[in-house]
Amino acid sequence: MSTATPKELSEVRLQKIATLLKDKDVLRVEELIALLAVSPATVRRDLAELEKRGEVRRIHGGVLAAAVKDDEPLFDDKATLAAEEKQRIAEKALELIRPRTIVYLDGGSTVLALARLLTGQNNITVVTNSLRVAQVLSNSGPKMILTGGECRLLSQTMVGPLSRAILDQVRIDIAFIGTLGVSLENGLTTTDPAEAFTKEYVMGRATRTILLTDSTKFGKTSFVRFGTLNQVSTVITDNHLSQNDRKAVKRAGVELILT
Amino acid sequence: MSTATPKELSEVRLQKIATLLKDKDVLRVEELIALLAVSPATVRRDLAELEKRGEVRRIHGGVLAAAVKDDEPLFDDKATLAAEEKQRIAEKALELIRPRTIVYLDGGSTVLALARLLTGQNNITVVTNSLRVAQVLSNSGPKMILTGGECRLLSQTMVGPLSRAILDQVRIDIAFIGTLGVSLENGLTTTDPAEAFTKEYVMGRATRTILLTDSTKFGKTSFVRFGTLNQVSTVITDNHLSQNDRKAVKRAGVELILT
DNA sequence: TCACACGTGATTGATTTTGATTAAATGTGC
DNA sequence: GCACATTTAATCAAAATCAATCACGTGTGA
Repeated sequence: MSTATPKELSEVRLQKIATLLKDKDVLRVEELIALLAVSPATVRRDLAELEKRGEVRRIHGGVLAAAVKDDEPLFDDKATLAAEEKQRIAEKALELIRPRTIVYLDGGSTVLALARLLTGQNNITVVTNSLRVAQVLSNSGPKMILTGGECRLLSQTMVGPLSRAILDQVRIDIAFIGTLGVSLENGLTTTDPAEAFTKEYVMGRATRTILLTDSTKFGKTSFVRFGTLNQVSTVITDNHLSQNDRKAVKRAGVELILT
Repeated sequence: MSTATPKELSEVRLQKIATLLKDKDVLRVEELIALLAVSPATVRRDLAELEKRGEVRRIHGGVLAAAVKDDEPLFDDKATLAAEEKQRIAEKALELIRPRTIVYLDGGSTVLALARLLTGQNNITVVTNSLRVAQVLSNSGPKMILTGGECRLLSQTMVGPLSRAILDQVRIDIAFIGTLGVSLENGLTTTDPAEAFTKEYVMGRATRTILLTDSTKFGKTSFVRFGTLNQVSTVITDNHLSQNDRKAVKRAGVELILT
C-alpha cells in the first residue's frame, strides 16, 4: 500500500525542518518521522535536498543545523544550547554588579555563563548553590560561599531545606536566578521540588532578584512553582521575546532588559 | 551481544565532551564512560575523533583540554603521589562502613580515595565538605549532603563557621578525617584555621571519628590544631609506621589499623 | 478514458555505529 | 630491570541507519 497524498507540499516540509532546527540545533531522523508523519524514506530525501542547498549538515542518525560560523561552538546539551544568547544575557547581567556587592548565583546554564565572566573579579563575594559555578570560580576569583544542602545529581546543585541554614546567615544583595518556565498564570517553575524550595528561599532573602533566562522559556510551565513574575525586580532575556510577553513583564511591574 | 542504541547522536556526544573540558581541563576516561553512559570503546573513539580535530589532547587514562599548557600544574597530581598507600588505606576504611550508615568525608587525598570506592554504593548517605568528593560521587552513587560554608580554593573544601549551620542538622555515624600532622604533643594539625574549625566541629558531632593518614604525617606539626589523638576512635595508616608511633597511638587508647 | 510523470512508501542489501573480546602498550611499584 | 596492573588498540558481531530500487496511488493532459 502506498499513499501519494501530499497533505503538504514537499517544500513546506523542508521549511518546517529548517524551522525546527533553529530551535533545537540537532534532530534525529526518528524525531522527524514522528513530527512530520511521513516515512523514513521521505525524511531522508528531504534531508538530502536540504544538505544540497547547504542549509543543514547530515550525520548518521540525524541532522545538524549548518553552523553559520564553522569555528563557533555549535550547540549541544542544555549547557551550551543557544550559548550565544546566554553569553549576551550574562554580559548584560554583569553590568549590574558593582564592587563589594554580595551576589547569589543559582544553578542553570545562563547563570553559569555569568559565573565565567566573574573569574578574576575579587572585589565581590559570590554565594552559590551550584557545583558548576564553584568549579568555574574555584581557581581564581571572588570570595565564594557555598550554601550546602542535599546534592541534586542532574543539575549539580545543592538544594532543599538544609540549604536554609546557611542562607539565613548571609546577606544577599543581588540574586541571579534561572528558570525552566515563566508565565503569568503559573509564575516561575522548575522540575524539582527541593530545587524550587531553595530558589524561593533565596528570592525571599535577596534585596534584588534578577531573572536570567532566554526567551524560549516564556510561556512554558514546568512542574513546581517557586515564585511569581512580580517577585523579581528585573528580567534579562534575548530580544526574540514576543511583544505580548514584553508587555506582560512590564505590566507585572518588572524591569525588562533585552540583549 | 552488542547494542547500537544511540540515545544521542555521536556529534552531540563530542560536543558534550568539549563542553565538559571547558570547565574541568582534565577528564578521565572512566568519568566520561559514566557521564555519557556509553562503552569505553565509544569514548575512546570519540576522543580519537576530537584529537584529530585538534580540540583535545589525549593522555594515558584521560584527556586534556587542548588549551592546557604542558607545564601547567594539574591539581590532580597530589592524588597520585602516594596513590597506592592511600588506596590501601581507603580499602581498609571501606570495610568499616555498613549499609545505611551516614558517613562524613573530609577533604584530603586519602579520604578522596575512599570516596572513589563509594561510587555505586547507594545504600549509604555521604556528608562532605569537599568539592572533590562531590565531583567523584556526583554521577552515580550514594545520596549526598554538602555542608556548605566558605570555599577554600587550595583544598577545594567548604569550611568555617558557616558550615556549622548544616552540620547541626544532620547526624553523622562515622567521620573520616584527614590531617597534615599528627603528634602526641601537638595533636592533629592543619594549615587553615577555618578548615580546622570545621574538622573540629565534625569530630565533636560524629559518633565515631576515623583518622585516615599515611604514616609520613606522624611526628609532623602544621599550623592550627583541630583536636588531639585521643579524640579519634580509630587510626588507619600504612605499615611503615614506626614502632614508637604505634605504641603512642595505642597508649592514647586509639584503635590502630595498618594496611 | 488512458497513458504517464511525480511523489511517496516499502523492501533489500550496504554502510555505520556501538559494544564485547582479546592482544599489545603503557605505567607503576619493587 | 622485571612483574604487575591498568589502559589502549584492533578485531568482530549485532543493531541501527542509510541508499538504491521497485511498487503503488494520485493527478494531469491528451
